[in-house]
Amino acid sequence: MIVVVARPSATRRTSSSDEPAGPVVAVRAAPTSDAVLGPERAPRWAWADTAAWYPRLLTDGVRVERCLDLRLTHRILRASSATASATLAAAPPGPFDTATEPTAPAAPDTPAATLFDAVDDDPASAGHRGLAPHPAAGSPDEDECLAELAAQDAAVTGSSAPGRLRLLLVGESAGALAAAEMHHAGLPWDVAVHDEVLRSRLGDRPSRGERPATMARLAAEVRAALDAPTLNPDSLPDVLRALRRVGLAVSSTRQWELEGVDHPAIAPLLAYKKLSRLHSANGWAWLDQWVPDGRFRPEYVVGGVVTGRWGSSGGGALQIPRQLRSAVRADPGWRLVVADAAQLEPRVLAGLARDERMAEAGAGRDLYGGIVESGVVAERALAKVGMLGALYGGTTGASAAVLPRLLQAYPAAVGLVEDAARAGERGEVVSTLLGRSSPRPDAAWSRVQGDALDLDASDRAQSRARSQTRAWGRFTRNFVVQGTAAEWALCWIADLRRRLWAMGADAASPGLVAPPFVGRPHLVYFLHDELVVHCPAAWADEVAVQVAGAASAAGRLLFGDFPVDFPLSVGVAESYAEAKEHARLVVGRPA
DNA sequence: GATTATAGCGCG
DNA sequence: AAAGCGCGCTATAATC
Repeated sequence: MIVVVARPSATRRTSSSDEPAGPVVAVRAAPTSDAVLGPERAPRWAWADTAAWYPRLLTDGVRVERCLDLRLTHRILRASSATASATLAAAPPGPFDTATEPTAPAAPDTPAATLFDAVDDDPASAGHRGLAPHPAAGSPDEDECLAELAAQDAAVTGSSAPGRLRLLLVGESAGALAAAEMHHAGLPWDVAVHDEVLRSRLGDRPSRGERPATMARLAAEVRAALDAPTLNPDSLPDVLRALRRVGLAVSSTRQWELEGVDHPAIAPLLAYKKLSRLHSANGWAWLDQWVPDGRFRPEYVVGGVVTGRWGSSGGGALQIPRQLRSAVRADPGWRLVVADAAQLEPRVLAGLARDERMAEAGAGRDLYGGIVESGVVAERALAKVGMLGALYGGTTGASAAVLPRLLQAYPAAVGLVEDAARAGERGEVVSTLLGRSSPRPDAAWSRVQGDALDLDASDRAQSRARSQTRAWGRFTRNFVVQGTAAEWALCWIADLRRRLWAMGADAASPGLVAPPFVGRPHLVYFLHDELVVHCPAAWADEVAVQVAGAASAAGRLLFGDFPVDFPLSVGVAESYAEAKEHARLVVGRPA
């Protein structure tokens, strides 16, 4: 059964005095659940937008077991090749096509500026704000949600791969729940450790607008070495001019280019840039803004990347620098279980292409090592760079040099990404295993292609078109693998989320964790192929088992009986840094 | 003065 | 050695 949660429709509002005094919520059992999702044991909540409904529920200590996020699923079904002939795909833009409200990266010190605070369109219910969950004005109402559910139901049922699409839709929706829960719980962050890292590298915290002592010293060294007393090391053109003036033939100030240059100014300049990055991106200002209470709470943007990966907003959650991993620390008496999927994308490719030799190379072991043992290439580093080149479309250097050997050894896998590249070059749409489809190239792309076909097209126009063609091919090549890997990760996190809840609560270890997760192991961080669970210390080993089990289950969900392993590198420790350091390869069992 | 664009670097 | 995919964020430059 599906329970639709929405604003009441106008047809239910006979008069403004009928407006419910409490929650502005309408609930109705939808008639067609089994066709969309298959038979289920428990109700599934369907709502327009998890990000609009769920945070307030969590604040009230309520956890939702499963849902359908109609906006996210709508977006998938609108674009999918598998549902291209459905009414849903052809319909004009409706209430589910409007972009999710621009999630103003609301810093925690301004917690009010979120979806819930949009002014309600009905003055009669304006006074309910703060009393109960309710969506922003303009959010789809009950009738619209029911109609949407029926349209999605029809689209999936009439599609070329209903089972896979169903899995994708429930996975995406479960991801939305996990994302909201991680934001709610927050990543435990030790401000004192972070401060110590900053002080050891930068010196004491400077007053606003001042350079930290170490950076000031390095800037002076650079100025002296370049004989440029007024040089601003933060200005790229300024730095480039100064380098050229002392006779250095550099074309940019990129780190890798400068590293090859022999001059006394280079070392302090690179050191300055490194520290400057730390200070501006993750310095004291960042700490003040994003970790006010010992928790880092980024906003995860589910489906925020074309491939289905998540984006994030606020605080740069996808770029926590290695240097600061020691600041991510479990609460007293708790542990962090850190897991990342080893060589996820090549394994996903092996499953996608049903390439048994490649799957075998990764069976229960490091996949790159397995490629070497099979005699395909001589060194692990070559296997790695070659695989990455195949996934990204590398055309130069060592990567391109080993590609023929990989193609010979793994024709199914390498052939699949080559085909995806060719399709993209023709301007066609490609899709992931579960049916998420790539966008079409935009009008500008087609125009450039058209221009190159003119009889009097210039060489320049033709080469522009060729390079653009190849670029789109590299995108579609990577799309099928990155996108299917994202689907694996959704299944992984969804299954783990269930397992963790099923473990229950450790009454002896309440920790500093907010309801509904008091005493319970819970997800606190997710990054493409890596996740972190925060749990009572005594439960850490069991959590590690469940994390690996969920990875194995995810492999089964996507690839059935095809024998491809998804081993994890798992570490348990008080800090993220230590956990990474002590990580070991684990292969889980699905049951 | 407020905006948009770019370079550069962090992460997978 | 430093390109081949996907992001977010910052400071500065460029543009209105």
